[in-house]
Amino acid sequence: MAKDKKVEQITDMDVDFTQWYTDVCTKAELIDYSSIKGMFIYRPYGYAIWENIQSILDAEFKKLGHQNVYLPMLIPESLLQKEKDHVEGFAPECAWVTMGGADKLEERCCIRPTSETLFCEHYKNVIHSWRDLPKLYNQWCSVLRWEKTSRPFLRHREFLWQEGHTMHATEEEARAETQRMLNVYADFMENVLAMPVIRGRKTDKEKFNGAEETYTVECMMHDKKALQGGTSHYFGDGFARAFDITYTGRDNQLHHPYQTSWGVSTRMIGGIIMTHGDNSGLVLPPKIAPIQIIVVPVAMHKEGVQEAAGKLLETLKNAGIRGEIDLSDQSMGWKAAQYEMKGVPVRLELGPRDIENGVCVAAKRTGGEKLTLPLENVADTVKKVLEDVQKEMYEKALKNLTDNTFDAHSVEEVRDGCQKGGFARMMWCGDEACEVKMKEQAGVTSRCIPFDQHHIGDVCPVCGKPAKQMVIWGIAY
RNA sequence: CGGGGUGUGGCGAAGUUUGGUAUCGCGCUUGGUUCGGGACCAAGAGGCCGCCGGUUCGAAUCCGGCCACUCCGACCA
Repeated sequence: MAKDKKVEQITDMDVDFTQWYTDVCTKAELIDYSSIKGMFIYRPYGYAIWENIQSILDAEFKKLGHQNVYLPMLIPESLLQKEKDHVEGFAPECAWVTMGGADKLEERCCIRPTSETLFCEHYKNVIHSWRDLPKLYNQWCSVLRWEKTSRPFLRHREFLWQEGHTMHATEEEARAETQRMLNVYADFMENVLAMPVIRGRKTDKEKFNGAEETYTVECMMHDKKALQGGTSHYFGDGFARAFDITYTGRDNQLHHPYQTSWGVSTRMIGGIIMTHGDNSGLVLPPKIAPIQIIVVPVAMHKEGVQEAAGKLLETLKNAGIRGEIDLSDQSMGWKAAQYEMKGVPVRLELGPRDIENGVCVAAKRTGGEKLTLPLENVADTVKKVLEDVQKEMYEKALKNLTDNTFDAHSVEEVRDGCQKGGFARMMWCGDEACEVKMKEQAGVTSRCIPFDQHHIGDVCPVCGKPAKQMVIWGIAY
């Protein structure tokens, strides 16, 4: 065997998780670096994952009545500044366009870091009557935030996302929309991405600039750090007032509508990698894997092998399975390693021996014994195997989350537990000063105030005052 | 933006201390032998050593500046 396998190998995740992550992103051919810091090239295999995420989520949104729109990429400075908290949050990381051709612009424009202001400007024009509500818009686009440092998928200066922006006649309806979309995200992450989530509300310190409430789904990565999977914001009528959006109600009075926004980004791909990946590389949930099965013919030169393998692939494709075949003259071992690196959920091997026996051999990316599958009804069997892989991935991730979430009754307990890796549940008085102290003394941030509350104590361990709620603490990406 | 690390064919590295015109592995190309877990043989192609300037007869190597990537912090989806 080749002695020098280092070139193809990735860093051991238990030795250096961040290096492992970068290795997977590049070696699984998801991403490439561009000449601009923080701006990445999505390679076909990486972009295909995003396309699959898009198509599933987009269908979900539309099922609920949302419509896609596209708004400009540039925001005039005066427009961005209309909502005070909002501009304070985003101005520091805006990129500005100041020239048009050879001429200096009268007013500089920022490249959208998010589109609340643009949506508001538009909504002011199209919302006049209670009959115009609700407005349920969504936009798929890229946004720009001039981050200081960047990492593939997790922190780009330009990243792809969707941003939903909705307007409602009543507070109740807007609040319900915020919850509804949070649940869409949570269900998507759990059922499609096989990533268990904690649903909850952000503290005031952590919430979105300009929002009244920010909701989140938090995930635990393999290294036991936290990643926010998606957010959903309730804005009240704050933006509507700042942008002077009004409608005439059934009562013939002017009202401000109530607003929400919600989004997920390509950062989720980073989450998939860090949740499911292992030392052989990427592991993709079958539901979003660009290649669900790879057919690897064994001893291809032998009579009938290629034909049989091609036929097997056709059968699977006709059954709606995303499959490919590798007819290259690479060795069996090379192919096995290659598709493991790329996280293909199931590898199907077909050689002369199998053909003779009317079977093929399946290797699940999640491990275990290789399975011998009869070629008869093979598509149904393979679908079942894919479902098993999907389920195994979820269960493994769920075990990681539950095994590493613990109750804490003191700052020290949180510090020691979280530094070792994990989420801490701790009671909190609701005072931001205590939250700041947690960061200083335990090195953690509040991930969320989970909907699923437990009473694990009466007082806030930081200040000793009566506790209001339980908070999840952790170290986040 | 603060602290560290690294820039040498596509990738990973050696060479830098002690200046003398670039070496190795992988990959790539062509032909052949192989083929049930990272195959083998043979012949090839490919580099103004991150960029700019300085010292020198001569710079990958010494000096100055800049840039990029990366890790750890602060900030964020």
